Amino acid sequence: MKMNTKVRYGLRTAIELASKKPGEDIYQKDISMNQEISYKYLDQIIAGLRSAGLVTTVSGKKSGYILAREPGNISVYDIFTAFNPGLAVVECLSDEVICKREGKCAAKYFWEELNDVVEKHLKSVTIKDLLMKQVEINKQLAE
Amino acid sequence: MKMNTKVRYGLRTAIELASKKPGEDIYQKDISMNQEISYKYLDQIIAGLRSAGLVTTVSGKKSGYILAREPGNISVYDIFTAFNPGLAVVECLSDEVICKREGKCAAKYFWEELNDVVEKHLKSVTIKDLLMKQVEINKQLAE
DNA sequence: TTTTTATCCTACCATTTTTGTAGGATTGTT
DNA sequence: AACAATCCTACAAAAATGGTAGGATAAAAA
Repeated sequence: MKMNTKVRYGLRTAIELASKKPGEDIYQKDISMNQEISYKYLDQIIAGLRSAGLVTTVSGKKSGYILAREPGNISVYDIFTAFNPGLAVVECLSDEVICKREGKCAAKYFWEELNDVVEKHLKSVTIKDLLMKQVEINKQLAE
Repeated sequence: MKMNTKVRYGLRTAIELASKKPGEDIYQKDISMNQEISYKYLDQIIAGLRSAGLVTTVSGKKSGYILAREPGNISVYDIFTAFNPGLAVVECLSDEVICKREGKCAAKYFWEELNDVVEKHLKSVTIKDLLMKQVEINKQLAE
């Protein structure tokens, strides 16, 4: 019942990118340093965000990354699904899986409810929310 | 972000035990058959429930298992913690772990909230609730 | 046009976790 | 003493996790 590092790092990466002001350059190198994530591993994190359409990039020298949508329009659920095929707190909730006990299992109903609760919460918080929280934290630290 | 089989099987085992009427015998063999869980693996499932104080047993011939508390007084969270050291949707929420980013990480606040949401839901549902659901399902199937 | 510096791509792999199996020891009833 | 149940611990295959490695490609700058 744990989030993997890709989702965790992906979330932190998204928050950092959201903090980028227009015209300001943030390179993979910077994110790697600030977030203390291995430069090479970050390759895969960003690739995940990119193929989910959350980040757009420009190649070449003097390029960098940028969020593809407004931070307020990217939920944590978006980040999650960038690194997971879908949310399923137990196997039998996945589309591909068919459980023999389907339809006669009270436990499944519980897991469905839990899945909904988690999904709803992941969808209810955006990168904008978390950036605001981060700004607040930074302010406190500066005092 | 998945529940492991021990928790899942443990939950189903608890529901089955809750369905036991006073004086009625349910053996490991029965649970194994009804729940389609390997008899030997069930050893470990029951051991977990036992060491968490959720199930009491009597050894020897003609013995069997029984819930240690009223089904209404056992939550899914109790089952969960029988098989996990504690609920922590990310590493840095565990007591032992100290993260260098502690106190300056907005992401952590999100994970704390999610952790609370999940914990609250696990605590809000009891074995009694799920047994009632199961009885309802069985009724529907009988029609 | 060559160099530099950034992103992009994909293969591999060590470690850990998961999901069991196996074999027998122990206990209490018959 | 035999039997039928629970109890205990070691082992192991398979899958998932958390990376590392090495270079290919793209565009700006020299």
